[in-house]
Amino acid sequence: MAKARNTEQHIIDTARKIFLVEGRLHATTEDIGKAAGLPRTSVHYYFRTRDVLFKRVFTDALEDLTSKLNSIVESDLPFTTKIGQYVETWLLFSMMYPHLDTFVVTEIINKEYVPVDKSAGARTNDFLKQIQAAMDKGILLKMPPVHFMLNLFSLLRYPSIAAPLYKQLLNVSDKQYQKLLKERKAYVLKALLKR
Amino acid sequence: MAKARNTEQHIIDTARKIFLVEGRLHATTEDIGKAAGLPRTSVHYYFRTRDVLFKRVFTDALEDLTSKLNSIVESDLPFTTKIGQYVETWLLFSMMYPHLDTFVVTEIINKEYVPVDKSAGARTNDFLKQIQAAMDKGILLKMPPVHFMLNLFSLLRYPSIAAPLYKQLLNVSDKQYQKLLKERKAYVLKALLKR
DNA sequence: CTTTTATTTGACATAAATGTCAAACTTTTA
DNA sequence: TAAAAGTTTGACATTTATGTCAAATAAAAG
Repeated sequence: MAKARNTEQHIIDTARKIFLVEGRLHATTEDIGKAAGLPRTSVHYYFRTRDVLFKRVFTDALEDLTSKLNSIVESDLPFTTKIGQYVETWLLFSMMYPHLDTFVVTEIINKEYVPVDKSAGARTNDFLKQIQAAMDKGILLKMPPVHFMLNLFSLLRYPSIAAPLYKQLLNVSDKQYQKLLKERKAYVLKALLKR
Repeated sequence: MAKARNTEQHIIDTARKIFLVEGRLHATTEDIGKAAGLPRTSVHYYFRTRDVLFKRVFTDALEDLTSKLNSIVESDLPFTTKIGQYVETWLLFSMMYPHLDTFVVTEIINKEYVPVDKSAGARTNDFLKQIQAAMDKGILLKMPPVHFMLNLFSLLRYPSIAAPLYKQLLNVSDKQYQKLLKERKAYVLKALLKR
């Protein structure tokens, strides 16, 4: 039974790598099995359907992310510190799972079930209010908070999503591009904060 | 034969809407046929394979975009005007074809043929030099030009790519979100230009 | 108007992916 | 150590998407 848990976890880990890191959202159970060194049927034994595994991987990742972010947003830190931590957490997560929101977008487009929790709307509004307050204090560039939010997430997410394209365009290796992504915190903040 | 051209064009238009506007990159020939009011086999009659149609739609769109952008980048306009036009063109295009680079990224990930022209690398370098020059003149926030470029494309592209997600999160209609996107020019520039 | 050419469409063949089952095998437990 | 429970895997059935073909129809050319 020890090995069983291992096999199950091993399949999840392999699937996570394929779905979220490599972005191969249409990988088959055959692909996943092969990558895990198992026959396709083992994947079905543990998860019955491809879809169960798929959703498991994504809900796990989303939960991991949102719990970390929520504790930052709900904290009493001064806004400048808070936004710094927020950016840092997102950047780390973006590098770990570059295709997380590609997945969410794809699911919404295809009208599938999306594991976005109910309170997301309320938390978004709360976040927008915090942004407005920071603007009133003169910490942030003045603009409608919605645009600030769009700018923030754009700067955080796009370079990870579009990594394959920019690696090719800039003709840099995987390692060099990862290095670029790590440097981004400073430049993301520079584009957002008042100076 | 007049009708033929019409049918062929009608299929392309329908496919473009499905692939690039709705982002349903895995729509089947059946889906496309149905949306065009035709049996699936008509799609095959005109394009033989799904793949031919798929590539046709994307190379057409990419060519349209790059030709417009190149004429702006290669022009002798002062940098501030140039970047303004560039942003405006991209924003329009992003709204027209929100999923254009999702496609390019997906193709690269799946190691498919990508219709990115050979000179893209050279033009990118030229663009980076122009950015450096503008920074030296004090027009732009100082940072490595690569990061400026990543910031620029992030701000331009992400809100269109992730539209389905933010429409849900902000609880706004399609029309309202389109209005937001149109307003973005000012806020994109605000995040990039020195002030 | 009739022959040639182009278009439309249903029927068929093939391929790819999924999911189920049961037999063989391993591990746990009583 | 024998029975029970859990695991692995190949074989089969089903579903979905693709692509081809040929008969029916429509349009163009002679």
